[in-house]
Amino acid sequence: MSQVGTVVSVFIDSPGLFLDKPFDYSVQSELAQSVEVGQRVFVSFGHQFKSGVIWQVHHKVAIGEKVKPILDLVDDQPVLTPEQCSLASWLCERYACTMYDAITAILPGAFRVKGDIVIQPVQTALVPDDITATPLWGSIARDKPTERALFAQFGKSARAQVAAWEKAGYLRRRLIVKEEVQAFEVSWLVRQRPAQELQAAAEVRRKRASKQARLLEALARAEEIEWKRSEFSRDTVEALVREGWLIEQVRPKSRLKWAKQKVAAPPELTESQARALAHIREQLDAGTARTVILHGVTGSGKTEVYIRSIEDVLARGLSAIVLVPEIALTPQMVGRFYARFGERIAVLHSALTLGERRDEWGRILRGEASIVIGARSAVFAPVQNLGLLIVDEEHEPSYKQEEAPHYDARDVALERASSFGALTVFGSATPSLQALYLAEHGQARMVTLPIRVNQRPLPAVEIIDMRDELRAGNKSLFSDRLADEIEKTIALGQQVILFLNRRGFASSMLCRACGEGMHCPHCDISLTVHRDAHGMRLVCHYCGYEEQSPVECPACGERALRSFGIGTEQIEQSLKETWPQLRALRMDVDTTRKKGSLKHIVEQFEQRQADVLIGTQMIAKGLDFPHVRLVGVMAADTMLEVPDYRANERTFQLLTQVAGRAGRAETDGVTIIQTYRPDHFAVLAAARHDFPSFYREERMQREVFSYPPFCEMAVFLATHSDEVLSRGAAARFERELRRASLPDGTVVLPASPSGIRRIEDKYRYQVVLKYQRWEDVRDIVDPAFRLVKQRMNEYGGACRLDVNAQRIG
DNA sequence: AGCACGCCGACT
DNA sequence: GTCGGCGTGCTC
Repeated sequence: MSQVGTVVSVFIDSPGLFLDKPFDYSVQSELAQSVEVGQRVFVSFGHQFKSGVIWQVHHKVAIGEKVKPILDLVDDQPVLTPEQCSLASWLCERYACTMYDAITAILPGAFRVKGDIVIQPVQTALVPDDITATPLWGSIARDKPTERALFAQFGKSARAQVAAWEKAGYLRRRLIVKEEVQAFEVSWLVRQRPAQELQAAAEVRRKRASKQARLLEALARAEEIEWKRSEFSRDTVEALVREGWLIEQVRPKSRLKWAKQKVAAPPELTESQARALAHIREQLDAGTARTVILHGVTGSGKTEVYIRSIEDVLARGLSAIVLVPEIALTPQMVGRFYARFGERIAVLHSALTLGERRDEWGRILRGEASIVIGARSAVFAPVQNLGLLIVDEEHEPSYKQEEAPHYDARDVALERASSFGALTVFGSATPSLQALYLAEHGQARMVTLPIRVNQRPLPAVEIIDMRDELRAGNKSLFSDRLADEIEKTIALGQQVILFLNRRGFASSMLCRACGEGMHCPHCDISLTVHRDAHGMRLVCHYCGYEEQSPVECPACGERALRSFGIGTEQIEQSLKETWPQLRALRMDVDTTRKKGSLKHIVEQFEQRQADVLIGTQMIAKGLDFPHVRLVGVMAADTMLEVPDYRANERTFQLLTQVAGRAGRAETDGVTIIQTYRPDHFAVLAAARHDFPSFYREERMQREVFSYPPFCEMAVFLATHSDEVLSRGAAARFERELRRASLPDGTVVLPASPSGIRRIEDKYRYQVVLKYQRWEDVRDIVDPAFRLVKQRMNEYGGACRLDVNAQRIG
């Protein structure tokens, strides 16, 4: 016989494929009215206690025999909205991930809860003396320790003892649920009687109770004030509360501090901005999910169009999410939105502390912030009535998450837009082929901003053939033209940016006697040469391995080691040797690793404390330096050589962006591209600002070789320290796919070593699958993946599946 | 995953 | 005879 009551389905916070399903728990009748989908709970699970998220609530249903009761509700309000819960289900299907992966991606880590089990003696129990004499019991009676602490001290054997004593009724185990980060709350004092009465009461008290008088006056002026403990003591407040003048209210607040900023007046729109905005308004009016591609050349004022669109959306009582690449989340960029919208914006990015992130999440959930600005994961923000999603720099690869659940924020944006009937705007100076493909197929509308706000033309771009330089006897890193322009720019009192997409001093070190290269002992990759005060170091960019560069070749003993391939450090050195008077800054991963150093470099350059900024792709994104006249691309070839089907697209995008850094204000800019392949179409098109011809050529190549957007790819990757097992797992996955009947036009490429066959002593084998529609192959691929993954986990290896992969490892 | 249960070797 | 090794199986 079973009882009738409330049952909740819960997803347990635990990875592992076997737990990727909901478990049912009963709810005590006193809690039955409080449980809601999206709330966190604590439950007993197996022999452990675990947190989880309520996925479904069933009232008045039969409670099965095995069903245990929930132990505790962590929140009184859900932390996930119903829409976010269905978004999690969508993520599971779209990216073949577990619900645990999906929830972890959506809910910030700041919402982790942990349960501590405290062991307490039962006071009324008669415990035998031989037990009370043991050190274990002594510790329990004295310290009331957590189970964790007890087992740490007395070892695992204490576990069985504690279990036995609990059974005998000598002690009790109690669960204390603790959140890793608490919501931040402040008290407000709220006026309860008319202002005049408070003013009058203040007069009476002025002499004898001046503190009370001051508080009454403050509340006569304002309906409510935040209670700063330094200003008014507890006694003062409580006395007035007792008399009914005011009440105290505890409210959540964000600990994120804003730099005070003036609210800016909106600038006048240019004609093309106004036209673009009109198009967006038209789409907003449609009220159904729409997509707009906003193609604006660098400096055309896309941000202002975003801001105006957001104003429109807010006026309709809806909210907006703005995604930007992490690197662009500079104080300047956020400041611009803050200046227009004030505290209606919430910011989510990696530099926030856990507490700040949690508070911002709360402000969004409560509807206090209706504009969210953030990096990739902000696409999951708990916005309730979404009207607009903006993905700025839509072509950026950082919108794809490389770890499970391997989601693409652009896909997620479209999915959320469709459930809210919202508008998605993909903005870029160099839209991705994917975006253009959407427009071509009528799934998106193309809106163009063809002219820069300052009316200046795009910078003139010159291509320098470095082979000619060598023939003419110039062996330096700087072509004659670039050297001339550097000198000219400095003479004009302006600044130079030198771009090279490779950090370090040199990309490899070889022995010229025997031809042996220096390789990482843990990875199948050559070591990158770095140079610092201690001399040459060899560094692995994949695992972090480092060694001092040897003097003699370890293979043949000759003193013939030489570095090949230039990096940013070498540019810096060469620049200093050629023009010792120039002040140069270098901006790459190595110089910006410390918190705040990126900002510091940007500010130094902005304030013209340096003449030249040398940098990797980091300098190409979202940074605006008004005094830069010259941009030099040191070697366009480094980007073309990357073995990636999107190398051309990346090259075109980076060249276009970096060229756009020149001549933003005072003077016409100059961009010089040095290359050994001056006739490559991506280089030529970027130099001519000829977007259509690049797109035509690249589109054709993708179609011929069957690459996205003409298909989608899923990449399976197995890793194991044993090469045989790694290869075996990939082969097994391949076999599973071949055995099934995949739709026509689906291609399974043979299992093969990944681009880098070994990283951190783990061998990597992959299987690439090309298909038309994921939903047509999912039911074959997903079970095959789970099968192989589970097997591989048992052997101590790992497997991952990247659905809609943006690159092949 | 993480824990308990269960069935075999080296010890007081 | 017992302590503890890690194979196997389950978690509402």
